[in-house]
Amino acid sequence: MQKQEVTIYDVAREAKVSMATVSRVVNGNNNVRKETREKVLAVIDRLHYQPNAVAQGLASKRTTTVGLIMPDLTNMHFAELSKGIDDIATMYKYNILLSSVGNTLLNEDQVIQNLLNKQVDGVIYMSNLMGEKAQEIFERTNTPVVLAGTADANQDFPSVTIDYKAAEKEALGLLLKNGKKNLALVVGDGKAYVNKDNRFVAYKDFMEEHKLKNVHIYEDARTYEDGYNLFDKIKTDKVDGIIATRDVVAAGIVNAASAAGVKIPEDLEIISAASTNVAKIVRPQLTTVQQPLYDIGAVAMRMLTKLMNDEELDDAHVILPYTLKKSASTK
Amino acid sequence: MQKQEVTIYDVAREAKVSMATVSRVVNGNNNVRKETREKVLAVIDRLHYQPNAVAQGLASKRTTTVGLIMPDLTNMHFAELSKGIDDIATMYKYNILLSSVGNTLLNEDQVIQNLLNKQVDGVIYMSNLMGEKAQEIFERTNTPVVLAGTADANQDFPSVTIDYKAAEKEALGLLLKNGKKNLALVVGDGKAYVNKDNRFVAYKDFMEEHKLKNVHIYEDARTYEDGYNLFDKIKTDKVDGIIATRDVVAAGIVNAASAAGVKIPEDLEIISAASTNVAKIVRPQLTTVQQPLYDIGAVAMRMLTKLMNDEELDDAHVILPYTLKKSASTK
DNA sequence: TTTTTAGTCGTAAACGGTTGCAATGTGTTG
DNA sequence: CAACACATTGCAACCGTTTACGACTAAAAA
Repeated sequence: MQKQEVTIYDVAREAKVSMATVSRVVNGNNNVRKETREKVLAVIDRLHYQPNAVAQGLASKRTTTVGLIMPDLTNMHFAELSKGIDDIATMYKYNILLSSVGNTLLNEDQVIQNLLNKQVDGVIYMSNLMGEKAQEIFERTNTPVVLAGTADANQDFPSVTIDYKAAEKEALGLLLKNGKKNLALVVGDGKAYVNKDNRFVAYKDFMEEHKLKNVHIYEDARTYEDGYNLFDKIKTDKVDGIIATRDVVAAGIVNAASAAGVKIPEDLEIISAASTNVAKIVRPQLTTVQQPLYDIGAVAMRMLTKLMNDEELDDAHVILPYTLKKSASTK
Repeated sequence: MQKQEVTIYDVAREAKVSMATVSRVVNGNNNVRKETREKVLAVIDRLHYQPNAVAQGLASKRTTTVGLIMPDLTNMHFAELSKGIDDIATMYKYNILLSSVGNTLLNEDQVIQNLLNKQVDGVIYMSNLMGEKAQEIFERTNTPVVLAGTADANQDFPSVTIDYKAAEKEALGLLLKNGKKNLALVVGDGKAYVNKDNRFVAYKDFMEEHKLKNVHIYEDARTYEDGYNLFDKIKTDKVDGIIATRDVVAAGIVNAASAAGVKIPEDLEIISAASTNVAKIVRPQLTTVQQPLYDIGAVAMRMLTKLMNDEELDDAHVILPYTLKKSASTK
């Protein structure tokens, strides 16, 4: 990058005013006489002046940028969340600085530190599981953080979620009501907060409560292929009811079952705990827990704007409603 | 944001050296005696010093940030591209500043200008169609720009694409070879460069060449529902071979056709010009043009790193290979 | 007329770094 | 022992803004 073509100083000189006045005009400060303002604006226009946001950031200590920490861009779940975040961020004139940490969380802390070093005004965190170091960093900084679609065990940070346990139990209840007794849980990352501290708990509670003994939890099912390949084991285990956390995985199971001649929903019922358009593309269509992903993102970002503005939050742990949408993969 | 806790100045004082030396240590400059370096590092560690990237950016005129301009986060096509970009960016220690311009391109130019004001070191542009103002802005700045998965009509900017025309013709050829004569094109944005200057051209060429007269171009089909609803018209028009640019749209058509009792591929063949995992989830599975989306993104980003480093590009217009992957939606 | 007041504007000091250049010291060479 | 090269360090200018503070002016109040 070469030396900036035209600076506030050039504008000041051309307009025969001080930099301070130009700065005021640029920032819409109204302590400027109308004629002066117009004179300055004319020069700005003529010179194609554009303020250097980095210098503004240094001087004002605000970058109008928020950091977004997500595992994977190509996972529709996070993409939908991001869209909600992005729309609200745009509305409030913030830019988004992206950091994908992969599913591994490898050097997550460095990524976060890097983001903070760039002086983001706030952070939205939507990875599944916050590592210890990451948590330390967040606690040390005074940059506000909001969790979207996840939470930390201690509720130390503001968050936006749905009631994962209730959703899980409602879904299991539907399977049970339909006469299925050999119920299984298929998840991606077993250590993720939502799974470990919510779905697993709800599942085990439910099984105990209804005196069902055949517990089946399948972990590390992340992709369509994973789901497809998992079907063999599911069949061997004589599972007849499944909750899968990702709908691509559910789709894989459905297609594998169909290929094997297993009838859905007669012999096997499946509910997806997340819903993207995959759920309506696969045949039979999936019964899903509809999470308001876009809204989760939007609300989280809105909360962050308040925090960045030093406003109080009415409620630091927002829980949005979900719906169980019945379709052809259950009776 | 309050005043930064610990600055380079604090470190310098504690370590009894000048800021310049601390700066050298932080930046890995090796003109520093080993003992001095260690002394400084110890202080950095003790004080939890972290450099302020905004100040660094102002002083060094490099932000190690690249701007990414995309239409829609939730479109898998762009998500895949982004992933390639992100991985390479991470490898070269760049952060990504996101700007989604929506499908409308509404005030695209402001979005771009905003990105440039933030002093990004480079820009990856992957929107479908570059507006006039946007082009002006890119031409005025000396921030390098690379187009990923799109191009401008004049080839003014470096780009990474596939040979869209060839792909289109090969796909049409397959349909024709399979005995289909009433061929249609289903696209999202008819004004997008890839469609307007490539697919439409290739389609019309092909039709003329083979003396096929029933030209059918359906525009504005962007979603699964659009595809599903489009089927009526397709049926009325007696179309028997379709190329759809998005596979969610193709999936919609397939499902609507199946629901209407139309046999695929006997009565209707469909090829998707883009391939995400939707193509293998829908039944029958889609024959697709496999675009190396991840690679397009990765190569584009790699090119950008060269440009940001003032290196020459071997080839400013990279064309990557595609493959036509046959599956059950064609014979 | 004199004093307040409010509205405009400029001065200059930050913000937290980078970097060219000069200064210093140390070892090497003739 | 003088001269020189080189490694190490500090000095200070600079990057392009924001903003506290004070100066100035003109109108309003006394």
